This record gives sequence, C-alpha cells and structure tokens, in this order.
Amino acid sequence: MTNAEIAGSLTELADLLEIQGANPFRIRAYRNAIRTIQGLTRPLSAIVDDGEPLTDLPGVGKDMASHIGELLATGRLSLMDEVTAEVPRELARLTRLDGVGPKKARKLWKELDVVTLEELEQAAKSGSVAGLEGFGEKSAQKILRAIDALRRHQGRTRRRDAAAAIAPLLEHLASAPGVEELEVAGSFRRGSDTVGDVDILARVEGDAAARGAVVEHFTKGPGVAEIVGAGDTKGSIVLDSGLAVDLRVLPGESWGAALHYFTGSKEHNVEVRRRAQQQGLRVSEYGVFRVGDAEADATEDATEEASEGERIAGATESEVFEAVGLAWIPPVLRENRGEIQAAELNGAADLPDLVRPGDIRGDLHMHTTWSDGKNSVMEMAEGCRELGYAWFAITDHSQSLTVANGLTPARLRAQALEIAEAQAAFPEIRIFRGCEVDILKDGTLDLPDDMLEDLDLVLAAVHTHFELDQAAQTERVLKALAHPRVHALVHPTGRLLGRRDPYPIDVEAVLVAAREHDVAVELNANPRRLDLHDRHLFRARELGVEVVVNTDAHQVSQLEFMAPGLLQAQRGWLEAGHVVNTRETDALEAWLARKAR
DNA sequence: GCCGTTTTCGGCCCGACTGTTTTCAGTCG
Repeated sequence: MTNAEIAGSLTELADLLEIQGANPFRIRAYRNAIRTIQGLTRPLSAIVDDGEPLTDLPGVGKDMASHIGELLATGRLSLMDEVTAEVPRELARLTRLDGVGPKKARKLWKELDVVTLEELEQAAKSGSVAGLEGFGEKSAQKILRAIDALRRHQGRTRRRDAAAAIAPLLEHLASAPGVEELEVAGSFRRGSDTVGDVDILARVEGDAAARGAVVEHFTKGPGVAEIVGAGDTKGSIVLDSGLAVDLRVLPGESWGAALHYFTGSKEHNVEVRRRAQQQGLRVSEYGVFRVGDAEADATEDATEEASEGERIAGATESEVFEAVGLAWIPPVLRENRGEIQAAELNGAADLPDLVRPGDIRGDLHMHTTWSDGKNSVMEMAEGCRELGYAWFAITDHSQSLTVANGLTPARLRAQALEIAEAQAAFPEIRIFRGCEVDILKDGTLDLPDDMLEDLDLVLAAVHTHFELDQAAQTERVLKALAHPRVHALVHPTGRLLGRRDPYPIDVEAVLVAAREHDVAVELNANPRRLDLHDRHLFRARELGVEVVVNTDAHQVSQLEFMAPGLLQAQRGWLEAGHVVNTRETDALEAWLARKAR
C-alpha cells in the first residue's frame, strides 16, 4: 500500500470513530499521525523494510504503528471491521458536506436513519431534518445547498488559471480607498499546483466603516457572479469561472500574523502553534501573545486586552516567526515537511537555498513544427535567446507517436541540418539536438541505437499504454532507464491536472533506478502537468537523483512555463545544485557526454 | 491515542461564525 492509501484508510477510520463518539483527543491523535504520513517523502513500506521503527515518526505510537503494519501486511484493518459493524461506512461521506460534521451526521443517522446523500436530500426536502432538535429550517436549506455544491463543484483550479482569474479583481481592489497593501495568501501563495479557493488579504488603516467600504468595493469587482457574504472584516464571492474568492481586511498591527495564518498550510500552522504553546505563547491570526498565568490576569483590569495577554509580535511575518524562535520560512516550504525544524534559530537555521529563476541557464525539452509544435527551430531559438539562455535543446517526438507527427530516423537527420542553420544564426546560444523518444510497451525505445547515439540528448517518455498495471508499467520504465543513452525520464507519472490521474507506477522504484543508472528525472513545468509532484521531487533530492526542469514548450510563448516549474521545484526543496539546467554550457556538455556513445 | 525543558498523568491549536439557543454546541479554516 502507498502512503496515500494508508493515510486514506486511517482517515476513514478516524471519521467513523468520530461519528461513533470516540474520545476527541484520540481522534486528534489519528489526525496527527495521518498528517505525519501525508508529509512523508519515503514510503512507509521502505521504512519498515529498512527495519526502522515506525514509532520514531512523530505522532505514531504503539497502536498506530500496529495499524500501519497491519495495512502494509494485509491491506486491511481489523479495527475498521469492528467499527463498521456499528457505524455504516457511507456515513463518513456526509461529513464532507459543508456544515455537516460528525455530530450532525450521527444525529441524522440515529434519529432519521439517514446514511447516504440521497437519503439526506429526501429527509431535508420532507421537513424531517428541520424538525430535529438542534436543526432548523435554515439548517435544512443549508444542507440542500451543500449537497448541490458537492455534486456540482468538486474540482480544484490550476494555480495558473486562478492567477489569471483574479488578476482583474486584484487590480480593482488596489484602487479601493484605504487599501495600503494586498497579498494573495493560502495555497496560492504557497505555490501549490492547484488551489481550492483564493484568499486575498488587504491591509487597511481605519475604522470598521473604512474596512467595510473595502469589502463592499470588493463585492462590486469585475467578474463577480455571486456575493456569498460581506461584513466589516471579510467578504466572500464566487467569480464567473466558479472560483471562490475570500477577502479579509486587516489592520497593520496584525498584518504579519494574518498573512502567516492565512497562508497556512493548516498542518504548518498547527505545528507552529504547538511550538509556541510550549514556549508559553499563543499564536493566532491577530498576533503572537505571551500567555499570562490566570492569577496575574485576575489582578489586572478585566479588559479584553488584559485577558488576551501581552502582544509580542504581529505586524510582519518575520517577527511572528522570530517570536517563536524560527527564521522566516518561504511560503513554498510551509507544508510541515521538516521546514519548522530546519528553521530553528537555536539550531542554526539550515533552510534550503532554493533554486531561483536567475539560476536557470537553459531548457532541455521543447517541440517545433517538425512534430507537434507551433513554431520553427529558428523561432524557438529566438525565444530562448530573448530569455537569455546559454543553451537549449530541440526535442521533437519520435516516430511511433504518429498523432504528434513523430520523427523517423530519416526526418531526425534532416532536422539536424535545420538545427545547424539555427546554430549558425545564433552563435551566442549552444543548441543541442535531442529527441523525446517514446518508451514502447515492452520498455524498448522507439529509435534504433545508432540513431540515439547520433543525438546530443535522449529524453525517454511514456505516451501510450497508460492502462498497464503498476508492476508492468514500472518494469517498462525501469527497462528504459537502463538504456545507456537515456539522459532523462520526462513527465514521469503522466498526470494531467484535473483531467488524468498519474498512471499506476512505483515512483520510489523509478527514482532508485534513476539514481542507479545516472538518469535525471524531469519536472515538466507545463502548468497542466507539473510532473513530478513536489513530494517526489523532495524524495529525488533525498536520494540524490538529479532533476531537470523543462517547459516542454510547443510554442514560443510556452517557454515561460519555467516559472511555474520553478515554483514547484522550490516546493520540493530543490536548490540550484540539484537542478541540471542551472549548469553553464561547459558543465552541461559534460553532463550530456557522460552517456557513452 | 500520543507525548514529555513543570514527563508516566494529564494535558492535547486558535478564534470566529452559524443557527440554535438564552449561554452554547457544532463546524470550519
């Protein structure tokens, strides 16, 4: 079982235990362990195989270790069987509805015998939900809306699409009177590949009326399809695209605390607060406060401020981190994957020096009109020159990918002439001649060895037979990695965000093999792919597998995809030294030449 | 169910909103 599957099983168990009415702190213990598992970069199976005790993992004790062990060994959980004997399994699904948690789900089940979404919908329409104690007519209506929303809008929005959607709104907000500063927080700021909704923060100096006016201005912005709510501190709207956007208006004294709080991740925030608590501090979106002991509080004025404790930070994010003994942590790292430990000031903070756009010297994956690209070799060269690259590679598709007009050996040789012409026209850039070669179903490559030996660069790619099972798919790719001419495995899992899941493949085995055969893995920077995932990039870094960030541009404008790619690379903790395309021309030539001809 | 710089018991992240109440439980981010 994969870590995700194990986390999924434990989450379902925790949901059901919660509905069953288990000790809330026991539930929290499950969630803590799940969070740890979700943050792991190594497979739990590998940890067990290496003989390391699972109880070394934070939040994992004796019981949790045994649950995980059971799942790994048998794929089942005996405790789950016990719980589902009492609580219907489908009930956990109801808690996914907005406004329905474990308590309400339990009540609906016990009192109305409601288990499924359909049954709940009927009960809400018939009026029996509104008649329940603790529920009312509004609750019933809210449940119906939530059911509708769950059915209608499940998906997440790609970050780049979200950026485009909110750009006019941000411009509109910037012109609102009293707005001193604007920042997009949430997963958007953390550079996630997709976002659920967008959180915008606005710093406004002034009274409640001034803040309320900014919220009202926000609700009248461009593209607003629906106003969900609007008050003095917060407004919620839905854009025409269906993207939900929240605005929060804040005074300067808590700007940094709010920015930190609303940037998240939730897991990161929980960890920071737990840490603060151990130091006698309280962290909230309003600031960092020293917790006074109860007696001292009683002797002070009974004002709200006194009971809140002394504010020691809040205006900037840096001072919030500093107040809890941490260096400022870049938002891309805030996933509770070890960044808090790395930021400990008294442990000489050793946060990674993340790869930056200025480090990039070139791009090793792009297409031209020879296969399915929109621009010529010459035009791509011009585009790369404008980006200031030292080098780049032309890598059209190989012959078997006929839908993309893949190149036969003869056409590849003909293309060499055109590349030579471009090289002559652009002497300041080194142009490499490569190919994105298909990995065939049996793991062999789509071009004869003599052709592969004639190229500067060989990228290996899966474009077909996504239907193979994990064992077969993995074996197929491992065979390709073992070919002595392959420099990199590109878009290694084949996912298309929001459209196609990764094909089943053992990424851990692929990374280990890549290390063994000295093959780089690609981070495909196309915002629809962003493949590899950041967690796998982190793992590649751990294993010492080289990463190459490529745009896979099919037209000149797509060369700009390097930016979203680098954001994801940063989320994988990659530094310039881990990324192949930060190398200067000489070093890159040596890197290419290491694969014996 | 986990954990320990007040350690083997007694704690466990924080604040706000909503709808239902008449002082609060449940839910959310």
